[in-house]
Amino acid sequence: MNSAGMSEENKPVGSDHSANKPASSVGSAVAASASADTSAPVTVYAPLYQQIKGLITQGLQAGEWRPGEMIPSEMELAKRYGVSQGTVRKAVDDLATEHILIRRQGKGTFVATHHEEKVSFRFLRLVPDEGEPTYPQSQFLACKRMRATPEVADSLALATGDAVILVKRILYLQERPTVLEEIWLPGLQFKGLTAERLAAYKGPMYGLFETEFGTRMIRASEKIRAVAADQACAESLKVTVGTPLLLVERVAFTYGDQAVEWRRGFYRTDHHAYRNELS
Amino acid sequence: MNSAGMSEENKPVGSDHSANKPASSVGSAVAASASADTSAPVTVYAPLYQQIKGLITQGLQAGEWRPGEMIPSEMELAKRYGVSQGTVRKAVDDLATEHILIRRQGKGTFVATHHEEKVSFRFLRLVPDEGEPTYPQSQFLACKRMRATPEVADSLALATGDAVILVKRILYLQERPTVLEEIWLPGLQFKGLTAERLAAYKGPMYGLFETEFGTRMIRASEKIRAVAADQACAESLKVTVGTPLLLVERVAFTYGDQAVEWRRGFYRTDHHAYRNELS
DNA sequence: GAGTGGTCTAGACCACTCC
DNA sequence: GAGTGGTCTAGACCACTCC
Repeated sequence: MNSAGMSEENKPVGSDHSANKPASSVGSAVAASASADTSAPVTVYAPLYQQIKGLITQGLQAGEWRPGEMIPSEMELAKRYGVSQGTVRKAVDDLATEHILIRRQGKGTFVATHHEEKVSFRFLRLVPDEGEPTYPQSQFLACKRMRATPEVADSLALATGDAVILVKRILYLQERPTVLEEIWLPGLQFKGLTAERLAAYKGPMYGLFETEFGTRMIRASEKIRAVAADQACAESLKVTVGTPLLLVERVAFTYGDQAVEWRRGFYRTDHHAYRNELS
Repeated sequence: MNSAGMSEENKPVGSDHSANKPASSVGSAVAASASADTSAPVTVYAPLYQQIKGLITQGLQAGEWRPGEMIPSEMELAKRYGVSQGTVRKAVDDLATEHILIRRQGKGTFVATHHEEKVSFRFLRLVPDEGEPTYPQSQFLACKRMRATPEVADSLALATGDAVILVKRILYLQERPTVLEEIWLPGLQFKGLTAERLAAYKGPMYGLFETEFGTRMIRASEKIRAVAADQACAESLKVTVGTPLLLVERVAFTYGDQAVEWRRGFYRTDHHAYRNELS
């Protein structure tokens, strides 16, 4: 690591509180995650470790360290950003808690990737009534270029009529058709996505997105309802019309809380259940 | 705090690694949370902060500090357990992440309680399609003493036929009957629970459990399915027979991962959705 | 002003991985 | 043995709360 190559702008601000730092007070202040409170504070304060967290996230976003790769050691990052190892540690701890980085003792700290079974199960919560969770098989029905409807545009922060891609697929679990999904993606970001590429890809779809489109899904928000199977659902999932299904709507986000996927899935729950841990 | 009153057994073990501690190596070793791995390790190692975490949890379990109360400051706990403030801090950080303790800057660290709106919404994930989440109103239909069926006994780690209490209620959200629930509790632990006490209690049921029965729910595991409303559900929830409903089954745990509640709820989702955050 | 948790530093040794 | 993250200590100052 060439710490001499780091510009002053890359260093955090406001770290001159105990007079034991060179304290390069250059660059713009980093905003703290502001709570939606009554009184808007005039001055914005962000702890050093949160600023470091932001700088590391910027590096990830910029592709400086790619999914699966090792990031520099804590000591190197400390040198680079001009802070102590403890401060870097706290920033990395946070990012590891958010599943953005993964620490491996004795090896180093790595950028999280969807090319890992554990991650898939975090984003697909179906567990079988009998036996261990298994990896799903995808059957792709369509991959079309479309125009964003108002609903899709709203979810993806696009304008109505913007280019989007619609993917339709069936997920098989334990040889049974279990999920019928429609997935909307921003057309610009996923230009070139085809049913052939989807079908040819071995591994989870989010793995393909991060490897071939540079978009890594960080978190998602789901809303679950119960609905009756219509004709299309019934045929795809091999159930009778009217069978109760879960309707799972998801918005998925990449770095910087940017929504980059909207999906709607119909789940059979006669041999699986959607599992959720509350705490 | 009278630190002289603490017995040696209350101090952690194995902290003589850097020769700067008095290191009272008395008492039994605390087991690390063992992963269900292939090779069973002969020696068990637990970091100091995890041992402190265990000691604090024991204090909570024993009722030394009750829900809503402040626990001793970090410095006092450090003195009591014979470790540094940093080690106490790491233990408390963990417990705060698990929502067992709550830190309030400038005030102190408090035992979490279900007498807080925020907590209720962590355990009831229904959000309205329009408007802000509202606090539910309970209508209690029954509170009966029963014998545990095999299914209930299995979930609560009881024997079939053991005394259990069955509570039936309807939850109203935004004036609408939205959830029909059956709740099974261990009879011994919840002796004296009646429909009258439930109805008279202002606040969440878990608040009553912790205040009047000394049982605090820490976490829960839910399994969600889609089912059709039967006659009883239809009448209670004012829907037609066959309407798709969420069936949410829950096992709730108190300190030490002890299962102390099993419930089964039927959710209408025509004006609400079950919300879940994935990461 | 006193007391609390929150942040930050510096430095030590431990456990684990890879050679 | 060298390098990594993991734990632990000691001590400083900051932000916040309550008096």
